[in-house]
Amino acid sequence: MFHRLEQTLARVFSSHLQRRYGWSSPVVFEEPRQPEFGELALPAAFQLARTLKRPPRTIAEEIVRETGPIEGVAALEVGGAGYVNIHFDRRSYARALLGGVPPDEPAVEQGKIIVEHTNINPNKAAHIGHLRNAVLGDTFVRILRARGRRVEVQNYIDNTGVQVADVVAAFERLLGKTPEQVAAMAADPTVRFDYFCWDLYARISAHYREHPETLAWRQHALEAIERGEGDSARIATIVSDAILRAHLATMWRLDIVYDVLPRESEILRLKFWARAFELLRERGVIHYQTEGKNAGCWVMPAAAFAGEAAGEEDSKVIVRSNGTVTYVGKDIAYQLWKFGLLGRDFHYRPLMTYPNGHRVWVSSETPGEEPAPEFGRGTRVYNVIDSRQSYLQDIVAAGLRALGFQREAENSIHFAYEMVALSPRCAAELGFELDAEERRRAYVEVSGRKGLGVKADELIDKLVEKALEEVASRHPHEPPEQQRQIATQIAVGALRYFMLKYTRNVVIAFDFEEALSFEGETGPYVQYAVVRARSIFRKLAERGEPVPDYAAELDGAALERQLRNEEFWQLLLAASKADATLERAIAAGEPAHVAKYAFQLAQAFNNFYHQHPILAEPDRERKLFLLWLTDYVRGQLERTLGVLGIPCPEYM
RNA sequence: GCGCCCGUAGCUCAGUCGGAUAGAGCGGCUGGCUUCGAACCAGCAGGCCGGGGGUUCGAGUCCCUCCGGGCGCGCCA
Repeated sequence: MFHRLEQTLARVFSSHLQRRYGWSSPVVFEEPRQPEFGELALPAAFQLARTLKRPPRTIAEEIVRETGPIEGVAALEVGGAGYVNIHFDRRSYARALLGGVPPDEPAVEQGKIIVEHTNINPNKAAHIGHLRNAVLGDTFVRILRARGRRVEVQNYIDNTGVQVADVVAAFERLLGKTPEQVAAMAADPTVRFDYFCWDLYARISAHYREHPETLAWRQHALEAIERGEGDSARIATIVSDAILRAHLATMWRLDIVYDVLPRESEILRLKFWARAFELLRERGVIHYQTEGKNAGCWVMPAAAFAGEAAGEEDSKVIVRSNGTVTYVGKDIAYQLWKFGLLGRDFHYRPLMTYPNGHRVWVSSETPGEEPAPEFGRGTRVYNVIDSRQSYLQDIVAAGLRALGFQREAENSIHFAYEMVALSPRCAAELGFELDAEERRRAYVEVSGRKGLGVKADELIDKLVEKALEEVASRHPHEPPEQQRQIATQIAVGALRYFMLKYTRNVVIAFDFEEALSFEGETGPYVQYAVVRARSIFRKLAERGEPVPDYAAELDGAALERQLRNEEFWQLLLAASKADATLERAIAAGEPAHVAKYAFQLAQAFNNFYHQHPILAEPDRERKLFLLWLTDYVRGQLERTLGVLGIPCPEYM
């Protein structure tokens, strides 16, 4: 509602200012610091003062005088040194909310948005760094969808890379396992195969460090996987398939699902790279280097992605002198496919159906029996990737630009975020020896090769156990399986909120104490506000009082009377800003805004809840109004939690 | 050396496009459960917004510079 009125006002003032002063830039409002200054403020007089060479205050007075009455606005007044403060008509605003706001105008853009996230190497269990990626990506998807955008979720699976090869080599060379034995282990429900591989990966990494000559194992495994034949290739398939399923299961615990899983094995077999290479070569984006340090390689000149100052030696190698393609090269091919520009496509087959009925498809070398939905061909692509890869992402976009796909290059968005590291205390708790220098640092980096990290499932398990203690102590008589279900919802709320409360550009120094907190600025705090709101209506029902027909019983005059109370008005207003917040989050690419909003709204509600015993309210009109206000805030909080992927427990 | 990010209360972080008196959580201290559940609420203390210069009617926010910290800069992925 807030968002809609703001847009209307922007149009009104835009046309007025344009007519009167020749104003051409978009009209923007700000939200006044003081509630008594109104709901929106227009600072345009300050800018106009410059060109008109008149004091801003007199211009603001003129705007107030000359702007005719606006529907939904009670008053305009001049504030401060030249603001135009806009006071909403509380009565009509509340009436609109009460009557149910008509559905929003259709999405502002009609193409498909692709969001690629998670992208975990399928060779070991997921850790908290992967969790940040998946939660950020999934939440952004939810935000986009909540605002009417069409979105496809992709999760790229590098099932033929070095990390998988290392685990394959470990199975074969360190453990002497056959494909059958590995398959049996992967199928054995008594072993956590992803945890086993976590340790195994750390083991072979250590082995490589101590016996560098054994690095040849990696090369052999890689080559076998690429040929797709022999025991090594079979083990690679067994491992990557099993680990992929483990990852999907882990993410499902957080209500994170995918539409399609494009795999590196198909990118390889369907020769995506060969096609991209043709394009890059024909259009002169890359050229063959005959001398210098890159002799024998196909390179992209640095001028394409770095500044003018970049020289020949800064060129990026795309094809190595041995004829193999680098990671960036493959990524350019993949990015072209996402926009439907490659001229090649995958085949697909359904991989599995989630308990909620959603199906995830996986790329396939040959046509499947079932016709697949159309994947790819996006108009905008968000790649949720750690900010350490900024440089490479820039090169990918530069590749598209150099190929002449200017628009697609601009719509290739690196949705970058900083890493999740471990606080030194946390690393110590995990049993890792830190040297003096590491202990001094603010954080230590997670390392799969060292086996240093917090596994996603372990963290979720811890959260569930801690929440369960709380639930069991508060509700000892509820059935245990229900207690566990509630505890799980609280755990998910705590974890997702924790990953979202930080903006993307700060490093999270992970600490169990903070992550396991359920008090203060946390997911459970917001969940608790919803539970409290709901309990009012449960109590109402227990007393045999029906939920009132608010729209019939609260007329405009009643709303106006009640909303003279500034506190009520501010709460209603805050709750009506959900959509405006989502739009702001989309524009800024920042899911944290939505998390913050949910917390602040919950905070406002908790305060209100504490001050006003609603069921005991003697005045009938006021009681009706308070019930409606509570119901509206509850609905907005639930919606917002839904967008954050946070469930609302029945009780807690 | 070059590029990107960070520096705001004791700690962890918000701060929209440059706007009115810089916010929250945690921690500390004080107070509040006979009420719709205290996973809550209220109050107090705590700030040269890293330093310096500039632009502007106005700077935590933009520009320059310096300091401190992090991450990149491979024919690894």
